[in-house]
Amino acid sequence: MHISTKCSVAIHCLVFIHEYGEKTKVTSELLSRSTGVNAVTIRNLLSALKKDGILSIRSGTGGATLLCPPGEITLYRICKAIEPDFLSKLIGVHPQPSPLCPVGRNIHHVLECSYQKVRNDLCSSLKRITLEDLLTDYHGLPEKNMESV
Amino acid sequence: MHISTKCSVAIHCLVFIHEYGEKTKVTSELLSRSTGVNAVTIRNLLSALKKDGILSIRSGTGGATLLCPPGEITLYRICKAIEPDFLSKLIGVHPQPSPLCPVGRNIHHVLECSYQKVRNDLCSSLKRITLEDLLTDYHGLPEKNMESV
DNA sequence: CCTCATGTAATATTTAAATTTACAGCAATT
DNA sequence: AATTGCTGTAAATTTAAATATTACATGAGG
Repeated sequence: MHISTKCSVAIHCLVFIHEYGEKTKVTSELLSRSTGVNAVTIRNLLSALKKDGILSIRSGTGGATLLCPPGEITLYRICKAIEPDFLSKLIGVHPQPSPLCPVGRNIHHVLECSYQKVRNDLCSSLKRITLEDLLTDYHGLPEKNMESV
Repeated sequence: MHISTKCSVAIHCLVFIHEYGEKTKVTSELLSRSTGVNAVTIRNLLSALKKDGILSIRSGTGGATLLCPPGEITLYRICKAIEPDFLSKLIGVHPQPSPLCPVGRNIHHVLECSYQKVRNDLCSSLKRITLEDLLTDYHGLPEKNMESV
């Protein structure tokens, strides 16, 4: 299974934009420094979130703003926006079982039956958590003065 | 997120051993052909399952046998045996957020709060499915005559 | 029209996963 | 006790995926 770090980076960006997006012009360069992730990767990421309607980006001049109330932005939605088929990639399947063997012929189908249940459960789990929850956790922590980025 | 294909291969092996382990001497070489996965990888995999008490391997002479009733072998147990900290590796986190930025300083903690819930949910989900369920699905399928492997 | 951003393609680098090679150790068979 | 076929495991190589880099066209405000 595998959900990439992109999800974590996206959340980082969304929290940042929510907290500082009004006062500050949040550019990919700024987010790159805050996250420690390459600016091009940030742009691709924000671009995906934008396509899903989660945020808007002022192209040319720079800056990003949330378009949805944080309670409507679930982890599922974020993951889906970044990587549309992340759920099917969640659990890897060996690609070349032998077609001559009865187990080999049928294993993919057998695995899929159960894996589908796991995917559905994970899906529900990810839909239960929203950006709002994460912001609440964030606000509960001390030391949020910004020395720099 | 990421659960490796090893889990699928392990299940393939367990089904095979359950179905043919009595009649046939199931060697790593045989499982390698059936799965399409390298024999050394198979041995490492079976070795991990053995350490967890799921099966026994007749070293020297070859052959493997299940030690547990299939109903007690959950997907969780298999994943855990293969990769003990697969749950914490499930969702990747960007390794170098800026310590100068308030979001950067706190993001790991904030992510962990929510990710822990997701991990727990996935854990329950994986515990709900056993090898017995998979065997039932397998037996429901046609064409289980073994031409070869 | 100059400056600073975004959007995006192409290439290169890094990292992780799986395979290959190699060989020591074990157990049954002769 | 020597041979055979298999396991156990380490080390090196290969492959594949994720991420970063470079480069440049395009957009919008000063």
